[in-house]
Amino acid sequence: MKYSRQRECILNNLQSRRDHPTADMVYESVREIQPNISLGTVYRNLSLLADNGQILKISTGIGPDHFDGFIEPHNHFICKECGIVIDMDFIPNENIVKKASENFEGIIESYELQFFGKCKDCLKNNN
Amino acid sequence: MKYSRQRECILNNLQSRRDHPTADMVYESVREIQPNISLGTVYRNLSLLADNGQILKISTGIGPDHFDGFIEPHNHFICKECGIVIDMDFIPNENIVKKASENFEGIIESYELQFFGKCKDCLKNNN
DNA sequence: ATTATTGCAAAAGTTTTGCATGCCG
DNA sequence: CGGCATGCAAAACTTTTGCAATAAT
Repeated sequence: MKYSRQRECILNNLQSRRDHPTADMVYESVREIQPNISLGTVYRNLSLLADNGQILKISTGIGPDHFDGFIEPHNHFICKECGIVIDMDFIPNENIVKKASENFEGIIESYELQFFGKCKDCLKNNN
Repeated sequence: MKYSRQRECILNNLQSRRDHPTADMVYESVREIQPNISLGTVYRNLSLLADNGQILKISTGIGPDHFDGFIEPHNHFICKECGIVIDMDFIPNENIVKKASENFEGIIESYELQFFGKCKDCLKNNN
């Protein structure tokens, strides 16, 4: 893979923040440094970086995909009301991939654990 | 919620199969019984049924959402190559929701555990 | 009679893609 | 120079929505 200024900038952006931006949010952010970058390029590079394992793609089922530059093992909470993605520090004790692989014909490379419910802010706003 | 012939037919369809069809696949299937049903109605009812907890909505990150009429606790494998969704009988021993809730401000209502990798068929085709 | 639900079609929203141009090695 | 990456814009795809008509209670 050939170096590109744009890709580096996108990766830097994701690694320097701890929220979980959508492609469009990354685009708006990176545009402050590379004003001519296009949304298509952002999508292309987010795909490449996710395929490489340098970032995570998070499909929440609520609106567009989110992305995460923090790739140490962790899980996510997704608010069903506002769609925000929040890091969870809880990690299962069991070796989940190993156990799940036991009766499975195919190769399990990774897993994702997502929690759903209502976030602190939405709970507050409902009262 | 008022009864509707269309909604009943959609739910019946999902409960009588053990694959994980997309909205469009449900539409094609239900159309054999209700030829005049529209895709919009299928989407509307899949949403309603998922909000009710009568079916599951599965967002895989590969193409459109899938739906599942089998709602007993279980998890899913998703093939990164072909996107197929496969039931996994493995279920974690721990009370995951309880443990994850311990240090979390907000309400966790459910969780979803997804495995990613390559399915049997795609492994075969790669050789 | 009242209100939820439908079919249809258009719109919205997200993501991908074709192509000429530019940049990296 | 050769080929991957880009910017732009159009297209593809999935999902939602407005509205008049229909069906359920």
